[in-house]
Amino acid sequence: MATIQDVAKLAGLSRTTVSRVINQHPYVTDEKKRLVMNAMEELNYVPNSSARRLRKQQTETIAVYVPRITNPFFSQMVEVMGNYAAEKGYQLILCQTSYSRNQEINYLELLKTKQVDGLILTSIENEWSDIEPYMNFGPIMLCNEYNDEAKVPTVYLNQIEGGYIGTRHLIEQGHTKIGYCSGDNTESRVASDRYKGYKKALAEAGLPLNEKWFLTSAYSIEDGKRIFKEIASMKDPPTAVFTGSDEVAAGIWKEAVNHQWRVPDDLAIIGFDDQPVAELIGLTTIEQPIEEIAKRAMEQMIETIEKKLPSKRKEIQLDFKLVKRRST
Amino acid sequence: MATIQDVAKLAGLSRTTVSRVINQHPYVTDEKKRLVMNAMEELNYVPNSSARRLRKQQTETIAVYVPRITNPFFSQMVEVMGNYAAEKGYQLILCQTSYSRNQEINYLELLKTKQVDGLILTSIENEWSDIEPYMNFGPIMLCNEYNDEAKVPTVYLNQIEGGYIGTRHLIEQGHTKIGYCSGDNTESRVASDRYKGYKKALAEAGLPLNEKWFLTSAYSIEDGKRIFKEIASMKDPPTAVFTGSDEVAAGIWKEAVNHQWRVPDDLAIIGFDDQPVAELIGLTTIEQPIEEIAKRAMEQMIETIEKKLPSKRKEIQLDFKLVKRRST
DNA sequence: TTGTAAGCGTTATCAG
DNA sequence: CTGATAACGCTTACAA
Repeated sequence: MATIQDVAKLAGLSRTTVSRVINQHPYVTDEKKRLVMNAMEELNYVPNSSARRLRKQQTETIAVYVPRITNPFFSQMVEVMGNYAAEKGYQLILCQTSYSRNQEINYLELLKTKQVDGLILTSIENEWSDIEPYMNFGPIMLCNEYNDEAKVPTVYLNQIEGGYIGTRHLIEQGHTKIGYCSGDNTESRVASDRYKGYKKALAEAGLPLNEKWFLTSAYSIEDGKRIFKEIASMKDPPTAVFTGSDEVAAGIWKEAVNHQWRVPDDLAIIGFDDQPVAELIGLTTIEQPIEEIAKRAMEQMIETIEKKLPSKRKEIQLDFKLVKRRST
Repeated sequence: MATIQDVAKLAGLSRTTVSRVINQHPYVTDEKKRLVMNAMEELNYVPNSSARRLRKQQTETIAVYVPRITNPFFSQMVEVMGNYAAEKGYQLILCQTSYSRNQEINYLELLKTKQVDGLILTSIENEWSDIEPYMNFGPIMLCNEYNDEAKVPTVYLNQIEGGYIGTRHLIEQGHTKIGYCSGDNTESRVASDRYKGYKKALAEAGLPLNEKWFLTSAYSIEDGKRIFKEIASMKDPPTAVFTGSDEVAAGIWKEAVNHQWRVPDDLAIIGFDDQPVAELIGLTTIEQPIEEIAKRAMEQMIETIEKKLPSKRKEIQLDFKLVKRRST
């Protein structure tokens, strides 16, 4: 592998001049520039990025944390972020926390060891106080998930609103017995706010909150199937159910149909995210502007890195949209 | 940020000794080791990875190329690869080629500039002769996609078999007019072999090949919908259709139902991949052992890197499975 | 406009 | 078992 030194020698110039050409500095005669260019060409030279990273103390790499890349909500987010980052000359390191606190902490070392210039969290597994210390090593920001204590830029959706409009829709359809499905993450504002929205809609309509209709550990299609069975075995089952993801909703629906229940007559179901599958099966759901939150987050991160902005709270809030289909 | 020098000074030892402790070399007294550990602790020291990369000439990073991360087939592959890589102490850089030749070439520079130790291609957009030169800069391998000219390790499925068993199944169901959907990539052996398998099954059964039933540009749900319309507008439409992905199949089905066609009576549909959506909607499909090809590929790549294996052809072939559901 | 020289933070070599 | 010293390949004051 040719180094900058080799190029310099062949061109009969100094390393400095070569470096200047590479980095498009002014004050290099066209003649010398051509000399350098030719030498680089001849030697098939490419700058070594490790050396450059060490010298410039930056990596042009951004880490994106997601629970699992196979969750379509997150893969869409990563798709947009990856493309936008590439356009701006940055790479993406993908960090899957697998809903694990340890895994999340392990990956945080990337920032500490200067392997990335910054990181974007789309979910949070640990308490913020466990993450905060890492802010000393580089910019961190939130996209989707949010947190009161976090003094970082945050691009998010008001999940109280999300929970509210979904539940409100079910109430408007005449339902009074409305179940609620969610995951188990107790640190998540996304989860807790969505639940708040659900309760708010219920309270407004003077409907009771029934703890038996609160269903947990809901992440996947399989979980949805399990949840349907739980509902079916209840003495006084809900007539409608609010779910935290289209996958869970799809699982419930699938199993309901298997048991000869009619949707929405026997059970109305509302999903969340508006993933492609929702349109396919006709699921009413709540659309999140994924492309936009992803793009806004990546923009913000790159700006933070390039302008070396100090870490501070900055909220960018976007809105949901109800997509009515035949499951309600 | 504390450096190894700071630790050395605080511990009253040399950089070398500190480095030895960090890298778990033998021949360091327990006493000095403790001294070093304490100093590292006190200074909150972490080794700088850029410096290490430069010195060791390796990055512990692997690039994975996919067309789009939102395609569930590829996101599953990346999920498995990412987790396995993390387990082995490697990071993953995600490269989305967006089905673009240029984008693919752009990303190949990563290897050249020594930003990654190796790369795994799950799809190929360019001709192999355009990719081959990059093999001088580090190990490249294939996973899923394959190519005759490529002298690299390849983990793949025999797509002739895939095309064959799907088509054969439709023939066994009594169909004689069988359509075929695929994408447009002319470089892809996955695509051309699958088509060969289709033709082989047809020929074996003495059925004619009708060019009008060859449908192209099929990638997404939307494409599937468009394709259904093409089929519906034919004078002599096929009664069954083989598709290259569950998403396309789902789109065709969705639109068919919208137009009051019955599946499988008016049109039988077979998908490919066995994505979660297939089970959900009851799509007959061909399962690919994604987890296994992904894991085998990553294993192979890490072995290649760590043992500095020379690049050579090595084929690992795995098998398909037909999953019969109600769409056929 | 160009070059010299000093580092960025490690690890490998070699001598002790 | 430990330490001095020389790289790894690049950029950036500073000098000329």
